[in-house]
Amino acid sequence: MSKELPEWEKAREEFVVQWGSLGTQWGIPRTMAQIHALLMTAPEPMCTDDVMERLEISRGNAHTNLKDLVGWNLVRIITKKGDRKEYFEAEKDVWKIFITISKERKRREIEPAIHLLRDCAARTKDEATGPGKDFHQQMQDLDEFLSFGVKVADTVISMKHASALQWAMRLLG
Amino acid sequence: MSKELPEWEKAREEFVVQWGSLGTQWGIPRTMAQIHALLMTAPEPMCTDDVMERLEISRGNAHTNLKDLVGWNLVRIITKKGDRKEYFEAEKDVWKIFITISKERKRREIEPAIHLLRDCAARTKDEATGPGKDFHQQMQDLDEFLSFGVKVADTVISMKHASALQWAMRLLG
DNA sequence: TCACGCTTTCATTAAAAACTGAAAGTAATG
DNA sequence: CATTACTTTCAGTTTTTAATGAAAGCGTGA
Repeated sequence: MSKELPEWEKAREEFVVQWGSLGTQWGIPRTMAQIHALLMTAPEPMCTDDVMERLEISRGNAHTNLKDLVGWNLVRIITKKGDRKEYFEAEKDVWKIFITISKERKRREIEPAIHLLRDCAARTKDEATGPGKDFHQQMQDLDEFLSFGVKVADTVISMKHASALQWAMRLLG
Repeated sequence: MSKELPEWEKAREEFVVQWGSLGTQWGIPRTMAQIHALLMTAPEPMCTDDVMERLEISRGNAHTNLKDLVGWNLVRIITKKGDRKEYFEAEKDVWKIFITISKERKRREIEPAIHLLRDCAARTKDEATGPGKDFHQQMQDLDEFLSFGVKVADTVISMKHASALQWAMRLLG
């Protein structure tokens, strides 16, 4: 067996494993979620071999998922002088993580949907009656809702944490 | 080949197929997303055989996904008197769909995460210095953020569409 | 009670996604 | 320019997830 870990490292272990399972429920590859959890709780940037060893995964897997996380802007590459290795460091600020994920999801998931809805609405804009008109209306309703959501998201995304908080408190209060 | 469809039905076909692919990106089974798209644009409630035929899928598949959608409260079962079949009807009101999905995601995805974070924070509450303390702090930050998000979501969920709109307009204005 | 019409389950198969490991690529260094 | 220290790719494999279709279940009414 491996050597005894300090108490916080045991909790971290648990966090990494469980965050991985939560990830899959959420449509995120297990390994990617685990690496993210690992890096979010890393005192220092980690290199590919650190991650491989810690999670007991292959080089290819570690590499691909690290780069995907970089692609999501959730992780950045750090280089140390006199060292050819790349080190990886996760964004730890919760508000920044939120902003980043919101932006990416908007781009990857919402915008293509809006595209589709507009296309379907355009193709049926001359439908004047009955089911054809209802279909057109449904496409438009969905489009309007998502587009409005994007506007709200853009506003929130451009806010500093403090002002967003203040604004949200007003909503709750 | 099948008979000629009216123009709006062709657009609907496109919508169903594409919504299915979008669904997979989102972590939702293709068939489930397709059925949802089909029902959201159905002039009348549909029975299992209607869905099977339209999407060319097996009975088991149609059945399971219809029931899953019912489980998500996105679809309800309609019975007609003098007819033993179950018919399925999707919620079409965009705001209601949004509320429903928010509630379910909160329950299935956010709350388990909060649980995990609290557990990990509790296990390290005595860490006074260094990495252990940082870990504890990170767990708490994540917890606080998600918990706050839940509070905001609960507030929005309890709003009527009109008041939510009004409130959002104030944010944007 | 049995036959019918529909719903549900589930063992099997198919498809998709994730992971491995080894080989190829790249660039800094002596 | 050759070695070294890494990074990147990818064909093949494993694992996971989704779909099939046939059989079992269930309730109604003849």
